[in-house]
Amino acid sequence: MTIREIAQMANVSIGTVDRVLNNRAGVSSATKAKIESIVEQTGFHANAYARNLKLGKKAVIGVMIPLGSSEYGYWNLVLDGIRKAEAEFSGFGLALKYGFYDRDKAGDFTQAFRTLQNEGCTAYLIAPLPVSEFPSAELRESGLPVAFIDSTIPSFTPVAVIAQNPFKGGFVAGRVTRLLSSGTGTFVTIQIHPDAYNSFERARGFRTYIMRDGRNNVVDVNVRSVDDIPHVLDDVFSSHEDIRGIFTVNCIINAAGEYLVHRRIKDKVVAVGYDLVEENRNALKNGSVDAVISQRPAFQGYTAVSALFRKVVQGEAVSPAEIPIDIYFEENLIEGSE
Amino acid sequence: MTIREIAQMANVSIGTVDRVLNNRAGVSSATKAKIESIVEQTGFHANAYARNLKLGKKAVIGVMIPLGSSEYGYWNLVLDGIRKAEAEFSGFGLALKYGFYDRDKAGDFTQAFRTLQNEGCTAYLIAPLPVSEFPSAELRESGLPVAFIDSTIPSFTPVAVIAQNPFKGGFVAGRVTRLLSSGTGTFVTIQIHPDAYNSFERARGFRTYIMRDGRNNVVDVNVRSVDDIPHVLDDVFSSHEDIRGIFTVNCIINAAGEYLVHRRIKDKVVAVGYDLVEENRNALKNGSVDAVISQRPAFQGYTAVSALFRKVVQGEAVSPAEIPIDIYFEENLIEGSE
DNA sequence: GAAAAAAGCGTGTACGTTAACAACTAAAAG
DNA sequence: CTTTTAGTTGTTAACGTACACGCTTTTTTC
Repeated sequence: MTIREIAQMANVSIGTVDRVLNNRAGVSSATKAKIESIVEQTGFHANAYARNLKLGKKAVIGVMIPLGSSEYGYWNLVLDGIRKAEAEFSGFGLALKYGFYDRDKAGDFTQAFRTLQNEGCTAYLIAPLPVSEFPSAELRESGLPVAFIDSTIPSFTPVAVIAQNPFKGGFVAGRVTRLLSSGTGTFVTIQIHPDAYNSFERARGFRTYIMRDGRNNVVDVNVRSVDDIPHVLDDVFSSHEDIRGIFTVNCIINAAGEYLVHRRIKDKVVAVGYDLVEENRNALKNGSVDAVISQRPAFQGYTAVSALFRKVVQGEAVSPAEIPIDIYFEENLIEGSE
Repeated sequence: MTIREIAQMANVSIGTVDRVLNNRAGVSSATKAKIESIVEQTGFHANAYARNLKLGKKAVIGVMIPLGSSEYGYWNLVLDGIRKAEAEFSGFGLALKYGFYDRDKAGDFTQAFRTLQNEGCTAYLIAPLPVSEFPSAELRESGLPVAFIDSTIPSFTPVAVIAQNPFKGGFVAGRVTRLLSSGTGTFVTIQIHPDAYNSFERARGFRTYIMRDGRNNVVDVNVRSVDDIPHVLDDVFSSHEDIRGIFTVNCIINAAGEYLVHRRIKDKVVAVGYDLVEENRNALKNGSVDAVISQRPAFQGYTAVSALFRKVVQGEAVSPAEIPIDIYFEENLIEGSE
């Protein structure tokens, strides 16, 4: 089926059919109804190749990703998904420009973003960043579509947010931790970006589950980097005798697991964390970590790019994607999964 | 970048560039090298819209899906994913033809498949069926690409298999069941298509996990339909006093959970099953089922169609997709997830 | 050394759609 | 009744690629 065939059936020219299909003015209501009924009957769908060839729309998506040292592993997984989408849709008019930054260095995001802005982007995909550095007003005025991955910015409405519900994730982590631990006692949360919305919400979800029957206790601690974990945990263990489990709101659980093994208390303390980076995969295999909550980082990256691409090039509406909460034990690890 | 621009840079015509790009003969090695280096440098990728418009390849995928009563819920989820892919790729030359059958009725598959064969399919997507009805030789001779979803046929090599590892799935189910249950004792597996490879392997995985420390026992039972569950379980409970958990290799766990609630022993017996159909979602919410292993049915359907489509229309190689094993408790249910 | 064959390269058309432009009709204005 | 205007509809040139066809130049053959 082509518009030429539709035109023949309706005894009109392809120009008229085109006007009807694209809702352009200048067609009598009788002709319009006739064409519409033929389209309906035949189930005609415009050839998307011809349409896009003619329209020739291009999308240049500026991707802002934190690749600071402590987050390298996780965001590389996201990047895998982004690159997969890039490979799939280049040739269909998609080009990606990248800006990398360290969200622990003040001004780093801003600088990388300025560079990216000279690349002629028609949309942006933005990962977590220091809230104060986000150029809300500027982006709003530009009118360019912006999608967030794994983050939100108060008072800014993006075209899409690709993220997992962090409270639910922490809640599930609490559930799994209690399943794996024996008896009641004290549970520890470890945060590394305590100001970040995700961190805070995950810890809150965990706390909510653990404390809901009133027989357990939760202690929250912060670390500045992975290296802090041993002495921070030394402190916690010396002031609490009944520690049953440790939950880290991001991927550093393997360091905590290693600590437990080293102190020879792994059999008494459950270790649950976030994000199936390589270190955590290994830690699950050797038993120093018991469970990891995952949020399908590559899937998030792929989904985000694919949603923005369709929005910009194909004008499709973007439906919000809530990312499922995956639970990994040693037994359901799959090579290549996250 | 277009082949016209490449041609200008190389001082040749677009015909010559085209010959190089498509590895056709009739180009001197000097010219070929020149063009290839320009393509390399500029990172040129042929416009996929123009290419596909010209080639005009169409794919008609015949989809064989069991919609027998007992499987209705699960395969409708798969169908959701298939329909999503259909919507996305119609317009890009994809058409789907459907054949529905009941795999418990002998000959039903064969009849539905014969009908489908008159629709001019250029590829087939085939779900589990009675092995004896599979026309191996005929499909092999036709040379048409065939993909399996959730199943395999011995001695037939398809272009793609979209499936979860059933042994690992059962193994994880065992892990979760033991986590949720207290003490040692007897665990029950319930199978409904015991001859099916998936059923058998899931039960084997479950058994392997449960029995690996030698302190537990596993009893395997078969049912012909959901309605059999009450009296089959009556039998099992009357002959075993120490039952700690029930595992169904497919979606009927909600019926077992209901039985346990009705007999007022739900607090003593854990119920774990497969596939997050609507009934199981509700059972998780009301506590009659404790955990469900999922295999992302819609994702499988989408992936299968998308892989076959790319194979047929775009000539891409299909990489095997192992489907992750998802674990759902009440706490990580998400509306719309599976 | 002329004829035949092969190699190398350019030209033009088609794929289905969009949108600018042209053309034609009927109603309104003078 | 002519002119203007608005309302419809038809025509056509792109978009970038693939491939059949034709032309020119070089190489082979007897």
